[in-house]
Amino acid sequence: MKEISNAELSVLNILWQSSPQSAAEVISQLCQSHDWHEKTVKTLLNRLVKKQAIGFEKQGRSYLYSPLIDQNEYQLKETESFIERLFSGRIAPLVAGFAKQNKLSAEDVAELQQLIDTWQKDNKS
Amino acid sequence: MKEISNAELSVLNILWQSSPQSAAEVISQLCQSHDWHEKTVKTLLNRLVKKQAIGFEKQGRSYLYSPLIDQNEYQLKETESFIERLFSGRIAPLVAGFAKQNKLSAEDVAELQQLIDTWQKDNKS
DNA sequence: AGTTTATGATTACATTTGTAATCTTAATTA
DNA sequence: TAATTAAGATTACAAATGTAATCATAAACT
Repeated sequence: MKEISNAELSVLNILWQSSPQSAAEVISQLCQSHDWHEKTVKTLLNRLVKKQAIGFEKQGRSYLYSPLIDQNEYQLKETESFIERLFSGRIAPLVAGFAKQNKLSAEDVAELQQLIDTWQKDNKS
Repeated sequence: MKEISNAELSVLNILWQSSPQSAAEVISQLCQSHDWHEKTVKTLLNRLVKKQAIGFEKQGRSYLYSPLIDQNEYQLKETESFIERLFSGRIAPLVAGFAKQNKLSAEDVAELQQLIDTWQKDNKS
């Protein structure tokens, strides 16, 4: 799978939220968040199709697009490579930096605690 | 500050580990980890200088390079943007995915627990 | 039926990036 | 001193990326 660029990822995110969607639907959402021209979004849709990251079924004259790659898989792969590049593969320093800047919400903390508890249950010897 | 590319980041990482370093030193490290030509590394050093991400002082005939940007700042900025792009700004799902794949070490978990404890102490009302 | 319009396909074009090779020049060596 | 070498500077060049504009065509409207 070819790399997915940042701009392309925005499109993919829209389709992960809900699919299938027509180009028009994707466009209407993206032209608000980002300040993109309709043609730009179409280019991105095309490139994603070429990269086999999304697919489509014809719906009359237009297409309905859907993701072909799994969001969780993609997230995991990218996260690993990100953490490798910036933090030598260790995740705690990432969270630490985040925490230091008060970017952690109570909800985040609760979820993290939950994860840790589960991990400990599974890993107790 | 212009964006720093992946290849450039590898060079920066070397200099964050230890600085200042001569081009030769940087090259010798990078030509092992990555399979890069000497010239490639020089190009990257040059681009980083142009982007004002690193600086140098002349040391006789050659240069000694040092980072000009702070690693923690850079990590935080990139992490925020990464989490925004892939996880809509929430960090817990990132860690969750990581945990699910057994990418968490006992040390990671201990550090995360420590972070949480600190957070809770600071945030108890 | 002829014209406008909306859609996808193709083309465009500057910038960035990966990956070097060549040029210049000062230092070192024969 | 002439030739070689090693450093940095400049140039190269294809692929990816951001950001559209133009083209082709089928559908809808007049």
